[in-house]
Amino acid sequence: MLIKRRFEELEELRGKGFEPYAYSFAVDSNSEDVKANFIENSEEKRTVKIAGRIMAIRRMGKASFAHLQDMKGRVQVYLRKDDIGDSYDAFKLMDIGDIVGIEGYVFKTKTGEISVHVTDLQLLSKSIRPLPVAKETTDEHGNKVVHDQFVDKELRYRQRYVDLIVNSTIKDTFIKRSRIISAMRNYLDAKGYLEVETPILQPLYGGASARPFMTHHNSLDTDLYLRIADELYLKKLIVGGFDGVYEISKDFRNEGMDRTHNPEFTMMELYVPYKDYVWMMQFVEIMIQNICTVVFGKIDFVYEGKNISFKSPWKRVSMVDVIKEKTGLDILKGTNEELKETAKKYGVDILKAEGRSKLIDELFSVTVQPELIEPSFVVDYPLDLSPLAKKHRTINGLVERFEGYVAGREICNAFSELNDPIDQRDRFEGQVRLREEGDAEAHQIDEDFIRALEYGMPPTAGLGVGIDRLVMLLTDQSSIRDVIFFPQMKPEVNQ
RNA sequence: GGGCGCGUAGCUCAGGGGUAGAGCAUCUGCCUUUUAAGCAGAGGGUCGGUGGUUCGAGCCCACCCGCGCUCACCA
Repeated sequence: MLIKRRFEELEELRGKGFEPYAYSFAVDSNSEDVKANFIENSEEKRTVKIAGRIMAIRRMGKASFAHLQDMKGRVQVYLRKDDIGDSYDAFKLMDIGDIVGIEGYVFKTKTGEISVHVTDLQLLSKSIRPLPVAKETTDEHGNKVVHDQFVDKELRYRQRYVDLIVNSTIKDTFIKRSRIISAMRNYLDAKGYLEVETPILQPLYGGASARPFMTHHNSLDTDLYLRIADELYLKKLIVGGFDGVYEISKDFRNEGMDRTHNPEFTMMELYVPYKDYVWMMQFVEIMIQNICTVVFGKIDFVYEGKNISFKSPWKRVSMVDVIKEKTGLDILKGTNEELKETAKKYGVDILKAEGRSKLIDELFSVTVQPELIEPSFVVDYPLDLSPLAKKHRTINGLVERFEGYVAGREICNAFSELNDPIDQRDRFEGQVRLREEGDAEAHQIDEDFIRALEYGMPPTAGLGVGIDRLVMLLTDQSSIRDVIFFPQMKPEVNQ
């Protein structure tokens, strides 16, 4: 088939003395630079060496045009038999997808496209699989129209390398992702917080409510878990005396997958001693604004057609108030019966949401959360949903916790960290009871963490930011799979 | 895990019981400023898989595999 044909071409090229897999090529320019630095009607011809993948070929006998694609985009090149001789015959054996290096001078064609007139052509890598190339045209309004674009989601995710070659716009999202993380890291570093690494393989998992992945260490003959959060280890480092630590890394949760959940996902967790959640709210607001400005040069965005501005101040509402406002129910004073009634009224499945706090959480998700479009902090959560957060300093039954919401989605979660070892043990024991009642996501008791708290942990503010979701928000992507290079898929059975 | 939808050439898609189709890509010939280059010709398919119904199955039925959307769960 097609691949076989390409093998033949490859051997033919080798026969002609063209090594199809070169060792290097001294690039001194790129597609963007060639076009940006072209001087109209210049006496002097500018010579450049560029390398890239052939994405289109238009052959006209003894001369051809082709488009080369590099990291910066595409540029047209012009090849003539008169100029390159034998290389032109070799070029006839080259295909869309081949990677070549060229030397030539920059000129403008009759139709006005800045191009490179090739004086030397080298094959750098022969492609033996046909690329699903789309063609682009411009309609009467000057809009770019792509014909037969490579759109099969399964193929795009499984063969992301192909997706990246042929769908040039997606590359941009991933570049943005990388820059968002860099900007965050730079910001945290500038504040003097130390980036650290803690174990991914853990004998106990903790720091969140989730089911873990399990693995086994052979020489220790021990079951280990892939972490579901970094939290407990990072707080142990705060006990150790660091002035603020953070970690940007993968967490793993063995749960359902959908457009906002991938089994492995990237989280940033930050812990700052001597601060509380009020301080952290301010911090998050400014950090996000900073990232937006550095990466995008703006703080106003559109997500799924909705306008979102990260301008200060973000709305701050307490969970109690916002639920009361929406449903008329005071979750602190209302009886269990009233709560159940209200929940039912708003369509909460009260059989699934067992326990008062879970019911409140569910009621919140259904009634309030979808309406939190502009950046908002929801403050003060029911105590038993948050076994690692400090009790509220004035309101009984709540903890000092906030979540940031944008476009109806949670983007961060933070609390004044619980540093009372006796209270922490009580809370863990509450989780054990939940586990005994069948809650597979309840926390395990981490004795070493309690021991660390017993040595004394300063009052600390902690924060977790879901990086993938932040990237989705800022790049207007509706599926987490479109901000992760290689989203989790079932294994291919055979090729 | 449930519901809905999809799977046909390398890619994008038609075809819904009676000889497997189109455009792009590929191959051959012509063509030294083209740009979805053009002109003339050609090749290319286990129609996701396995069974079944039928004289006959991409097409109808069952099961399986994969993907998407969605619900449940979660960040």
